[in-house]
Amino acid sequence: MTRYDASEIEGKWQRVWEQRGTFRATADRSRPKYYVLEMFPYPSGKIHMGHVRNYTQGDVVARYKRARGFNVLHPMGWDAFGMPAENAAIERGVHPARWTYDNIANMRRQLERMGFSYDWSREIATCHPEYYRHEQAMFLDFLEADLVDRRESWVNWDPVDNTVLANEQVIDGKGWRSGAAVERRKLTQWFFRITLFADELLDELARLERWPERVRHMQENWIGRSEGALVRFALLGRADRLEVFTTRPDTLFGASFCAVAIDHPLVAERAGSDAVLARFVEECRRLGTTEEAVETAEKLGHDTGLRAIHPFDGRELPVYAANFVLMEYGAGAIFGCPAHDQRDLEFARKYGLSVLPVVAPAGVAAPEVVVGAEAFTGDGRLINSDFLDGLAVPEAKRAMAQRLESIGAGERKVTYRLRDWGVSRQRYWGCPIPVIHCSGCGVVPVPRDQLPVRLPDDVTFDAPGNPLDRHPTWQHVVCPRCRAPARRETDTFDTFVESSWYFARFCSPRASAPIERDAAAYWLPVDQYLGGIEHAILHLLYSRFFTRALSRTGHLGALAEPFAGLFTQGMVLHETYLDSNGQLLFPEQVARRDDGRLVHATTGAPVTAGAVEKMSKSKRNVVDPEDIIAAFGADTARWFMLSDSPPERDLEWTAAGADGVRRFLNRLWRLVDEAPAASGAAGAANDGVLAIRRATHRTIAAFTADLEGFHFNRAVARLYELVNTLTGMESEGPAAIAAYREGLETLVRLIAPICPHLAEELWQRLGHDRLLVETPWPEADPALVAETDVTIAVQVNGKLRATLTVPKGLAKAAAEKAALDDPAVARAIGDKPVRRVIVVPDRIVNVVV
RNA sequence: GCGGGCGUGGCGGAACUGGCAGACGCACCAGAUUUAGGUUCUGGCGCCGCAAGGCUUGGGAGUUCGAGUCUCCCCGCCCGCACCA
Repeated sequence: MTRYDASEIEGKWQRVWEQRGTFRATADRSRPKYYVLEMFPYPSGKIHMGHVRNYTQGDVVARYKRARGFNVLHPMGWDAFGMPAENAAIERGVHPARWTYDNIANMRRQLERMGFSYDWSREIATCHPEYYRHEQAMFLDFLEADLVDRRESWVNWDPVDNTVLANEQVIDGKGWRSGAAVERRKLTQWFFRITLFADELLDELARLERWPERVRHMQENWIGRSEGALVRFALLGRADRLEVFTTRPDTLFGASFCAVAIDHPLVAERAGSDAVLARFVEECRRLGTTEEAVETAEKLGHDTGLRAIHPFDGRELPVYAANFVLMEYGAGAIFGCPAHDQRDLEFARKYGLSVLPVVAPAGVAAPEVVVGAEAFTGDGRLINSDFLDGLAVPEAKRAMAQRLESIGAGERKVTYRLRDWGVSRQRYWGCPIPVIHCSGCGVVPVPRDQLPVRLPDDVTFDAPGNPLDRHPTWQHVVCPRCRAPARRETDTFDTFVESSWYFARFCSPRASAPIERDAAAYWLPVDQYLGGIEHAILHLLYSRFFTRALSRTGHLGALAEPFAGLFTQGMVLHETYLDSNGQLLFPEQVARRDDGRLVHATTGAPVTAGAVEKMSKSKRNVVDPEDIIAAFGADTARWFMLSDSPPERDLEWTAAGADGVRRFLNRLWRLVDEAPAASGAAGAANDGVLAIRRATHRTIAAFTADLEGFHFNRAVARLYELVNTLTGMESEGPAAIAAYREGLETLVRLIAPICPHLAEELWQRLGHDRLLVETPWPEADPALVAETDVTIAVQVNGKLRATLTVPKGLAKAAAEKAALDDPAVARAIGDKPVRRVIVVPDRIVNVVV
């Protein structure tokens, strides 16, 4: 008898795979490719259970597809630029590069111990000059292709990290990383012109069939396309005109005022001579745009004194500066139609402006239309609107847009919520933006033969702000064009730039070109991408933009989308623990007594279990994957991650569950260890043999279908079922032994993607010389999968009264007779006449009395 | 407010196109063998009931021979977006 020792066999097989280069991928046009990718980690120092779950799912897919004969690319790397490295430098005096590379080394070791089938020869770290030099080259190409813009604009400033943030990185008015309330500043910044692709990014979402609908909706909302019209109002006594955007040009005759954002140029102009207006603007700025402020704030306005002339009826409309109008959206100005917009209505009531209904709901005659507390935003017919009267809303929109265009007072216009992607960051640990500022020549790209622009190593972190700004020499260069003294750009890229193209670099990670077109053409798109929902907008949208920009600049061939399939996994949760003082405890500080009570592991004081929450340091409910591997082995951790909870849902890690998995893996070990030797005597195929073989082949079919459909928890359940079926069957005679061994071998082959080390070991112990990882996936025999008998339900008036086992395909009449002959059915029918019998072959008979 | 998702035993969850609700696992209970190593094996386990039987998928109505699944209303929870004109 032998024992299952995870640590021994896991190391053993990892070394074998490594020596054989089993997971090295090479492009091979004669074989179908499969590119499976998990979102690469930030090298924070240690992997966490969320990584373990994500990467286990990806590894199951990779190993399964490899067994199915695909040429699989499954790479791993490091999203290595970012603030934590600088914080480590500030707090501990360790250089960001040193900190990062040490973390990478440790995390790589941890991932290796999990037995993930990565092609480590393709490993990349985005902080390496051999990676970011290509990013700089791409940027220069984007610059030439007019995909980049440099302009002054209002930006989100994170006062803790001392840097600008993209709109996507501001969550509820706070920095996504620091949590600090974001301020508004006006700065000159580099932008990637993602809005050029707004329509395409939106339209192509519909074709991403293997993406979660949730993610597609989130991107759709983020891009926020709205169709409407620009209206230009003449301003009384002025030559310039006021441009407003509206999605309801049909309601123009109901306009009773115009309103502009407090940041609007007209306000700035008027505030110069109007102290009250200036004070009003100041107050609005102070209120800010945080969630609570927005929710509770009244609609406030201040008359600028300007008068807009209605383009059709010539009325003079007051122009207000208003706190609910956003400079960032549309034209930064609106016309207010109080009868048909709730905000405008509140505003009009407050300032005593007229309210004229111009849309009548269906069935209401024009004179009866009254506006109460609610604006009417539904469909209807136009009234009080001159040439629009009688038209339905959609027609009126079209008619008004046409009329505006014909008189030159406006035009159809589509606007987006999506903004251009501001990529300048005032930080050290990022990719330098490869341009030079010359007082004579302006912005000059760094010549390509001078790439990469390397980060200087000798920087200090003893003062706030960007260390590159303080560096004594780095930024002082000569202008490549006029040779005059010039200044290097000291901003670095948003770290989301690196992760926007790493999937393409993996196709040719050591190539001298940023992306080798042939390699990319073979491997891309990523067939299956796996990661967290938190990247639903940021990373996934940026990558979709980059793919288009790279196609346009010739780095990639025609490639519509980077990720053909996307899977977003749930989080890993754990119970929280509180001692009697209400202090949080770590799981390892808590012990469970025999009676089930929780106590402090050292003091024995009572402990209560709190909510089950996402693992986080602040909740102290974390378990370290390294401890889990040491205590249980990688295979147990991998199995646990896939069992019970569907992969897209949250999963609670429990010690009891891990124990349960270990017990099961031990049981598998024993089954193989104690399996009777194959006798060679092939005996008659009796019922027992057939039952084993059917169970085996049905498991192959069902398990395979479950893996294909990402139903890992169901797949795992099938394996338990097969084990339950096989248990004890080895004693059924020589013929059964052969079938039993077939069942065991199948089991071992099926578990291989989940717990590959144990599977490889058991496969060898079953007498195979060929590595399991090089053995094709088992095929189910259709003859054994097909059912011969089926169990059908018999209902009387919809209530189950009996089940019958009948030959598959039994004719309706025969099934009906069998059902009516059943004593339990007869009892339920009693002496009532049978009115009707519904027979669904192979499923059910329902007797209606 | 808008958009999306979800609600099934003590728990995680199964249930393909409407057709045996509760697969499988955890926890628990009973028994057996006993284990140096996190034992192993057998059986039970939605609720009520001694039983026959009845009830049961958040609540209510509807469609249907038949509803966890479809439709409508309500309740609760989660996620995303939000003065977006």
